[in-house]
Amino acid sequence: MLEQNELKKAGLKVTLPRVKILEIIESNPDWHMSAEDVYKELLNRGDDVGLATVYRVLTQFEAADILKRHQFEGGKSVFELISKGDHDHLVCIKTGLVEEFHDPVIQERVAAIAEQHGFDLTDYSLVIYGISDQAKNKKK
Amino acid sequence: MLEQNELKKAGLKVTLPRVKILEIIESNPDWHMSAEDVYKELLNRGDDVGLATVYRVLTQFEAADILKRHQFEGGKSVFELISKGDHDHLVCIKTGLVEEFHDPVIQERVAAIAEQHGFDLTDYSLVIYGISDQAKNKKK
DNA sequence: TTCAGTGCAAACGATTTGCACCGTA
DNA sequence: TACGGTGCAAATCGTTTGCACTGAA
Repeated sequence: MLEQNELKKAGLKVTLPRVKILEIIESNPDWHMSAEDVYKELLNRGDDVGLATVYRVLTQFEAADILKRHQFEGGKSVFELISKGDHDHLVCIKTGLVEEFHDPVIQERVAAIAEQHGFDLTDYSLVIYGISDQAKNKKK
Repeated sequence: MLEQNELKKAGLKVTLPRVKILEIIESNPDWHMSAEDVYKELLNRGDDVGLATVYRVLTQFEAADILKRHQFEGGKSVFELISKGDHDHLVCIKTGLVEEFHDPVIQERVAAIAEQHGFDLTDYSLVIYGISDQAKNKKK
């Protein structure tokens, strides 16, 4: 139900693939999923959706401001719900673990720097790379 | 001459392709070059180096801490000399213009956030996207 | 009914790799 | 001379696209 409203609001026809993909992403709010991840999840659920459609739908959702695309390192794009709100990311280079944080001081500095350089701020990307506690404990 | 020392210091045999590629990058300190850019520059100079070698050499330079790789948006990697020192980037989404800045406040916050989350800070990436003055003036 | 949406396979662009030859140390 | 380095072409990987078919409004 909820998905249908979101889709209509975005001017997207309510189709099975779109509803299913949105369901999957909304049911994994802590997981930054790639197109491949979503595709596999669909297969797991027995839903028959082509990989090309997953890519198309994710791109449409990004354009509709339902999802935000991130690159991190490693070539592949990952997506997360915009409704989760503003935040940046910490990525563990050993485990791939992704954590989120929100820092007003940084946001303020970013806005100030953009202005100083004569840029109309559109967006910014901040990713902190490091080795998480978990990864360190495993090593011992 | 200088290039030869840099290469030896990095444990890399001093070969023609490596010297030439390093020369090109050092002679364009304000240009964030892609593998393709370097390759074309080599062709312009009449040097016959394969694109595969450019990729291999750039990757080796990255591993040797001579270059830093950035992704920005658009899929392709660009490289710049590490010897230029610490800085982050502003990228104009209209023109592709790249400017650099250095902000101690942000660096301090990044370190603090990593620590709070139990991450050993390895690196971070901050890119501010916006529309530069130049792009705005063109539009008028 | 109609046209946007979809599945499939082929096309793509950036990057990597296998292999035989070449040039530094 | 020996072995790492190189050029070329083929292979990969994530992603996009052409086309005929399908299903939501």
